[in-house]
Amino acid sequence: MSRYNFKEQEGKWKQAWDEAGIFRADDKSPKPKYYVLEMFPYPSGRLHVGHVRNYALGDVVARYKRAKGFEVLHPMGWDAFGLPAENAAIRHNVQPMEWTRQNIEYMRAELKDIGCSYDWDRELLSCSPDYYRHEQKFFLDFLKEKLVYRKESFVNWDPVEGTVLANEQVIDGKGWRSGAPVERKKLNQWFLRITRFAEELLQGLQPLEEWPEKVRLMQQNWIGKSQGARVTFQVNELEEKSVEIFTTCPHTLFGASFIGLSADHPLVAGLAETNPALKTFVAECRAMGTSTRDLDTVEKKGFNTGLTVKHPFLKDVSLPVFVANFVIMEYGTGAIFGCPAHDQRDYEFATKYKLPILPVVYPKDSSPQKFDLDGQAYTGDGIMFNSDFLDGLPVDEAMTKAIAKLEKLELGKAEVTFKLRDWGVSRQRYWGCPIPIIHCPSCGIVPVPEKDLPVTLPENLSFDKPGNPLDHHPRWKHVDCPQCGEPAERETDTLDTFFESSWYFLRFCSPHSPKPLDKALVDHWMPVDQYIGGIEHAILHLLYARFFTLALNHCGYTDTKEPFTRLLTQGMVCHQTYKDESGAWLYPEEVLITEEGQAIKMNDGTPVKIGRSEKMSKSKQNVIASEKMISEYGADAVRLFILSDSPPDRDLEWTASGVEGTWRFINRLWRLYTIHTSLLSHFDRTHEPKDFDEKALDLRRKTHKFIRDTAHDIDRFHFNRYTARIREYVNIIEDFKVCSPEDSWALAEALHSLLPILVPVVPYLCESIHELIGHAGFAAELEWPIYDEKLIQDQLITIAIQVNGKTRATLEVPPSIGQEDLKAKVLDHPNVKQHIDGAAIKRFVYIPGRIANVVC
RNA sequence: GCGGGCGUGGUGAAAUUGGUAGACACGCCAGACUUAGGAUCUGGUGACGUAAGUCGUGGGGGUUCAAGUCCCUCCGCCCGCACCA
Repeated sequence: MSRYNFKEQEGKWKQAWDEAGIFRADDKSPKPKYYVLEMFPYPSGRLHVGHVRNYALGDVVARYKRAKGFEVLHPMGWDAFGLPAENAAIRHNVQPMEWTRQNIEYMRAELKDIGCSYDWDRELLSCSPDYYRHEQKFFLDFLKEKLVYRKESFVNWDPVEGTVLANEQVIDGKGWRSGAPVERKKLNQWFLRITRFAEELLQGLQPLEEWPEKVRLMQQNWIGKSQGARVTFQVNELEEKSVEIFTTCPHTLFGASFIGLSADHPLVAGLAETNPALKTFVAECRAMGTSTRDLDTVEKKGFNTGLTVKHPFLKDVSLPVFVANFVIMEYGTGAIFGCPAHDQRDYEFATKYKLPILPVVYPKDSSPQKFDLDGQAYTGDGIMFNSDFLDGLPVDEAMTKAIAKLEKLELGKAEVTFKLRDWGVSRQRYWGCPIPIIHCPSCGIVPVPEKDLPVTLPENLSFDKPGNPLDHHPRWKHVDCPQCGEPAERETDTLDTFFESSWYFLRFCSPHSPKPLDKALVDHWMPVDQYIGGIEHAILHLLYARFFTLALNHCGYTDTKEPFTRLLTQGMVCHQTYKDESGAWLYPEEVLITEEGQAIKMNDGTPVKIGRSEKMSKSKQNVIASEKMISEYGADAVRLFILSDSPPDRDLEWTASGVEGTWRFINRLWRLYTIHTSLLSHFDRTHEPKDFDEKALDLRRKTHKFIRDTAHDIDRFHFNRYTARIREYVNIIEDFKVCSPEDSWALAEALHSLLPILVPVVPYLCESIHELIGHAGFAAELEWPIYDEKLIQDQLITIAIQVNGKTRATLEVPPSIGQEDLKAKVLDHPNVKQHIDGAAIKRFVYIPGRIANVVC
């Protein structure tokens, strides 16, 4: 028997699909639409099996929905702006555009090899002016709507290179190339007012029932709505000055022992001018970098400014004002009041600086006399004490009453605050979308007139100087002011690359429109019915994309408010890591496993240390290039393995032996259809025989259940069960012996039904089989079979019989059996009798169709 | 630090969502056919036990007729944290 020649077959069908254009989405199709989208890739160079996983998952859905009668939109593009291209430019002296283009050429070919059913006519490239001109238009629209504004904010500054660093370029507080300690530097930057939609973004999560619960939770926590109060504290030493704080615990004001200001608080700047020690402390706070992780893990420190403030409720009490390194300017008002007894950070701070710790809430099951903090803050619910007019009240009532009092005194009011911060979009880099703004010495900030869009990036720059090449370019930034005509300068910052990925799913609906979005088409295809991508995007990308959709809705571009109806977040692909004797990472192909299970280096035989399996990453060299796998086993085998081994939302462990197993299965399938070629080419589904024997009927029941259950599995993303079911069913077909014409018909029905169900996983093989059995057209266009309800009904079902919760027997019974009949049968069963051992029966539980339990 | 998640045989996992734990594979063991294949076919394979049986879903506790699934607690691992995408 000849083996399946995947190389020849896959090449052939790939080309045939392309030429026939069968995966093009028709805007005018009468069929119901279905939009399935995988997160578009960054063109990093080569496709690895992690990519393949993402795209194979999407392709199963796309092909399945096509078979189910939907007009499927399944597009692909390139998220092409970003730091790696700029790094490549610096390191290898290539232009970012050129580097990106080459990578895309290569990866597009690899994507086509996988056999994904994309509509390539809609391919888009985010670094092309044809794409980014539209987001420049959006930027100007947002500016008009006051969704864009400018403010000062901090960046990571490398003082040696004179460059702004991304967080990932800061390692242990030092610049990745220079090794110099990173400073926080204030720059004027552009922000998107995402906070205007904070409430809508939060409420919008509610109906997204087809998103993973954990993603909704993460987004909800990120938006971080909290109810509390804004409180004003009068400063004793400075006339007219006060400090405004935000708190979620206004009821604990009687336990206040200090005020904490952010180092970036406006009040602090003034004080630092005349206080060198404070100035040093502020500088120390700013040396921490901009990441919240650093802020949270740093040792809590403060600086006593010497100022004090009046307690709003207690005339004789004053509180000291500290600058505290754990208070950030971006949240609330940049100032807090410290209540050490009921906040752990404040507790640590108060202990360190010997400040009073007065508890004001005791747990319900304790009492003011008995309650003891016991070395840590108490953050639970409870009853107020030590709190004057709040004494004896539960926390929630105390909160309302405290706020009412503050309002009466005109020292505060109820307030809702979000943790969500506005989105800083300025990047001091070359390889991003230019911000369409001109800075004029006399007119100030002037938007680029729409007729002058796009503002394109200059090409052929030099990357030998650190910093933003747009800044050093001899001509690019020098333009005349569109308002007064005098010499002016372009904005040299570019947009955050999250900008491109925030609306590409909308552009796919009308990729060739001269307008940014063709509203009719966008409203036709949107929302995305199924979105698929990595869990690492759970917060930022998805939140920005949701925000952008709301913002564009606000500007009249679309009626859509929530872009993604259903979301699947896939786990990572992992692989073992290898190190040689010197501790250097090795690629898997450099390692040989001997028969004794020893790992040695391929070229010199020295021992290799096998590390644990980790997420595939270039730095650890444990990446498996998809190209190698596909050329060795074929795309179908790789797809089948990737889908079989783990459920999509879990991490996947890549093993070579697994792919070999799926390759063997591909051959088994091919052989199965080769044997029955003539049976299938003469099969007529409409000429159903009248009578089947029990064996054939059994096969038919299994066939129809198979049709139903595989669809159910795909609907629920249980792709590993879907493939397991295929193998189980193929085992059944292979064991089936044909003894009559009716048997033949049942077998043909089985094989015939199986083929369209195989298409989503192994699309190439299916085309080959489809051709083999002499059918016209493409297997990719076959419809999902329809199952017969009558054949799904079981004649007998198996009931597990337990005695005291332990399974002791099973019984075959008709589904309709009543409890009393079943009970009689159960009690008559020898195993059951033995385990009851004459004891009195206390209870008999029967869950129809599932289980019976005798309790004695 | 904060937020989210995961933990089941030698391995990847399944379990109708509270109802027969280990489907389907990988690997391994035994055999058949071959003896050119990265094969193919048959049987076995959670642990302990000759067996009846007992134990078993990271550890401990709880709810229930019934717990991998729900609750509490501890341990381990992973992801995100706003300039990586």
